[in-house]
Amino acid sequence: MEEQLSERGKRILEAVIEDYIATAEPVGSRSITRSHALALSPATVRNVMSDLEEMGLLTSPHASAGRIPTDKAYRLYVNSILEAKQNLAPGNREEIRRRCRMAGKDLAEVLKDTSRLLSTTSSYMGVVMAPRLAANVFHQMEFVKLSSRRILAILVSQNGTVQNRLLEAEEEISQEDLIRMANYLNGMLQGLTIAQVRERLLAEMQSEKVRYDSLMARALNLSQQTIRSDGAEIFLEGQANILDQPEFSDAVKMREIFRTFEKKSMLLDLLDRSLQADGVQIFIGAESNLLKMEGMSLVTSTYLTGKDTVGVLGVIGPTRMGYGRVIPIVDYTAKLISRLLDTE
Amino acid sequence: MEEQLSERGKRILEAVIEDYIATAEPVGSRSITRSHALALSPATVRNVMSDLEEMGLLTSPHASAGRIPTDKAYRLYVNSILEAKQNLAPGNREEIRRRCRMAGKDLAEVLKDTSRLLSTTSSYMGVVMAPRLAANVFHQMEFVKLSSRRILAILVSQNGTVQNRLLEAEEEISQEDLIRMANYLNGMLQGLTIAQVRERLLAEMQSEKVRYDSLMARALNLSQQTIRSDGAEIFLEGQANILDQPEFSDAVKMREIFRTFEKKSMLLDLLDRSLQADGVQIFIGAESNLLKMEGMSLVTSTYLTGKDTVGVLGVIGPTRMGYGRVIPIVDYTAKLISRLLDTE
DNA sequence: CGTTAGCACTCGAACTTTTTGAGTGCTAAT
DNA sequence: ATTAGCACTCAAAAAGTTCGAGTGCTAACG
Repeated sequence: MEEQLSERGKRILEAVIEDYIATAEPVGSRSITRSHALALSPATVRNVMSDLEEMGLLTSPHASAGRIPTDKAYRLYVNSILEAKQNLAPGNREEIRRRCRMAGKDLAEVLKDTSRLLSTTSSYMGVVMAPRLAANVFHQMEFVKLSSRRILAILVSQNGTVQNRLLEAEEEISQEDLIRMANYLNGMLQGLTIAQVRERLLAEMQSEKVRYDSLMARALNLSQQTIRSDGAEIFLEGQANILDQPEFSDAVKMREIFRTFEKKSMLLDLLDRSLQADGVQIFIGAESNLLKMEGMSLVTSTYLTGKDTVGVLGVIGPTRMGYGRVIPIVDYTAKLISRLLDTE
Repeated sequence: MEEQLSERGKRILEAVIEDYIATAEPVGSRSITRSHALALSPATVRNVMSDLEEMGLLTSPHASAGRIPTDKAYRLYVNSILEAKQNLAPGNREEIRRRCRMAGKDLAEVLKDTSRLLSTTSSYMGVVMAPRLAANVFHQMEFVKLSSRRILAILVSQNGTVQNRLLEAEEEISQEDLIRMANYLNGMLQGLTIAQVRERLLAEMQSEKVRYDSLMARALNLSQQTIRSDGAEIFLEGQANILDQPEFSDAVKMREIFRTFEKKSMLLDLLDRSLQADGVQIFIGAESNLLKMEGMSLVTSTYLTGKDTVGVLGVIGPTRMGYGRVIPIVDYTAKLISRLLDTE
């Protein structure tokens, strides 16, 4: 099983993968010798393929069909591509550059557009996860009185993230008091990360002086409500694209996929994992230990919106996807977006 | 063609529609007499159905299958339901009430959740369109300096809508100046609708005094950039639900539907149209003059987030949908959301 | 010894044929 | 006016055929 792969074996494996990527059909010994000039007869190729199957790199769906690469094979293939430093098709570079604009939009919109950009250039699904709120740097907070009891809280982070919440106050608070509260908080929380802000608020609420100042107490209370949740935002675009993939033409499979992506939790796990390392990362099929990702792969990269605020973007497609084309797209987009958004 | 429909004809038509709604299969004379106690023989029913076909209310996909109601038939059916004032299943009422919460979310989130709510209770797609920005009432505007040239503009409407934009200033502006600009604008624009704000800004920019006050000029410029676009926000949830509908199990049709909804323009047209009247409205299949809606229907109602700021929400499903169930869901949700969001 | 030609065999996909049964329209009887 | 009876239709399901790409194995070849 663990024997070394010969140069010839490698060549043939690559041929199988590439043909399979192109056609989505099991590939046979014959067609390989035709499409790839290997100077070998089908019979020889057959022998080699048989070896590859032994090694767990190929499988046949049934006895008299061609063979299909396994996840393990894709992994091998992808690693060799990554080493080879593929570069971006000039047309794509042009398109990405042109469509990456941020002026006049809000951050969420930029990220959503980026996701759509990834989806159209790759022709698979685009996905962008905003940096976790906890990592953002507090910039300022604002309370706006909408009606007697209804208050709109606005939280601005240094990278341009704006969170806002409708709050229901227990008793009426005047607009002047709201401004005073905001000033107090802004002074106290300047430059902290949201995670630190949370701690700080908690600490502050337990401190002595708050007991004697009900305004401060209320300020802390409101701000804590504002900052509470941290549901990571995920922008998933181009879902319709995967409908074009022949391997999902089966209605049942398709339904499962859509259901899976509808609750974004599993996607979240996966993207969170890619936050750990930087640079392009690739998750192939069931490798990710996440069932339901069977038959699908994910190419991600991290991007920055500030010193330590890092998000993830990428492309989701069938395991049988054009990695050579997709990887540079993801890589370049991540870099461009970072340059655009980085507030340094 | 235009002859009157007999009472008996009406009963039978209803039976056909209800059976078809339940099974999605063409219904024959036989099965009707079995499922609906009509005290008529299949042969009689056949004759009536033949008449109904003549009148353009039924069609048969082919000679030896049952019959299917036409859009015209659904229209008739739906009108009679609307008159009959169907009421909401108690379970649904309970669920909607429970899930309609707004405290601690922002407005966009509330609307998105509502869309999801509509989708799960109806088991079709939920759709919510936020009130057009132009109709919102200006509440206040804020400029936050993110970095030397980068400014975040925040626009708050009276109903809690928050718009924000990243702006690139031509030259550096101090935070103090930004505050002064905001004060100036807030004073000027208080209580106007966004549409009026637009006019006002334009008028102001052409007035004499601005020429001598570059700060004011810049303020007007920034605010105009903030307020420029008016892309209506649409929240479409539960797309996966329509995958369960047997009439869309065909992969090609499904793809078309998804593509159609991906660019939301056509949906926008349709929803805009339902802004005109209030109360529950129903668009059936190709009635809407929008191709691609073939086989689909839309049940909408308007909701309020303030005096004149009206949005639309509803359910999109197959023409063959459970109107009797869906109509009250849409109606009740719209009323509840209005009560929740109305700032009066 | 690695490579290749040859050949029997496998098995899903595609096409044809047959069967089945729900449904229709018409006619004649009630 | 309603209905029972009957011949007819036609899509869908089932069963049967054909086809061909692909395999594994063996024996010959350089």
